[in-house]
Amino acid sequence: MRIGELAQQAGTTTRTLRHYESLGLLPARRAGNGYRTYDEDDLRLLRQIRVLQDFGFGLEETRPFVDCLRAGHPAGDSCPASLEVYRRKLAELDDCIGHLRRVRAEVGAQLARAERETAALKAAAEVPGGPPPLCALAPPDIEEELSTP
Amino acid sequence: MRIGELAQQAGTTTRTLRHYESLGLLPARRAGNGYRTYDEDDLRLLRQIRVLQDFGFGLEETRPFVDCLRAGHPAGDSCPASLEVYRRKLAELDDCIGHLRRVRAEVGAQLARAERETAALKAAAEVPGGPPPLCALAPPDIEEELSTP
DNA sequence: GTAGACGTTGACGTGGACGTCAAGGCCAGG
DNA sequence: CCTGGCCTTGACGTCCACGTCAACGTCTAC
Repeated sequence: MRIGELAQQAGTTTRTLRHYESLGLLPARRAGNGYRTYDEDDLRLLRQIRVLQDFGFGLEETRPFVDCLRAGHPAGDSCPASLEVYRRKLAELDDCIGHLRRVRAEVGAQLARAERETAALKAAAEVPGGPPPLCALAPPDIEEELSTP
Repeated sequence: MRIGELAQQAGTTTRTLRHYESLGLLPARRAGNGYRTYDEDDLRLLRQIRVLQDFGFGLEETRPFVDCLRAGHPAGDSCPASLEVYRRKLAELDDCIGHLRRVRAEVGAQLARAERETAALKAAAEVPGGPPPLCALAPPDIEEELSTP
């Protein structure tokens, strides 16, 4: 199959495939006319790359998986190097999640504080002579409205 | 104060300050010789920016806070625009954390599966004639070791 | 033979927050 | 006067995974 078809099969673009080839990640055979030629194995490699990409792996991090598949192993993660990448990624994810949670807590606290202070300032500004009575004019009119239909 | 001193006070670099100025985020007065001149208020603005940066805010997201401070408000988050940025950031953080947690779970599951399969393959490869007996030779020697000191 | 759909290489653009030169001006101390 | 340390502007480099455009070759169908 040619580059366009492979791209379509994998839900990506030809530019991406050429990019992978430029990195030596997914080299292609060439037909007589210079066109890149791929087979089903390449599709599997590519799918492996895409799955890891969706997980947020960098392209270099997918290399052990690709190499593992090309070495004939049944899965990209059948090799120790791939497992190491998994573990490193888990650690990274934990760090990142922890960091974001701390930030989230801090930002949430700041928002709550700022909202309190804003409310306090508003109240102080709007009420130099005590709070205005609720429904200052409405109640006397209620009977009218209810009794005049 | 000049740019180098401000940078030092805020724990950043002169390049960063010039960058902020190029964005109109932290403009500077100029001395007669063309040198940038800052005061304590600028330091406060800069500290506000840095805090938000540490939270992962983009520079444009810090602008409402800076504008708010420059407008004379006591805090950068005393203005509605700043509160909106807080809220948007909280939503973003929640999305991001949720995403990362899902990815973490998936990667964790993949690692566990791959480790099981690797172990299974090893076992199958190493034991073509059944599992080796545990402590095949050790037990007979125990009495010797215990009785010969 | 020509239009159109594919393919090729090469090279620059994107976004974000700066880093890192380069070439030169300003000012204090010795 | 000269050195050294600060400052100036301008411009290119970084990282990453491609997007986008240009200019051109190849193959098929009409």
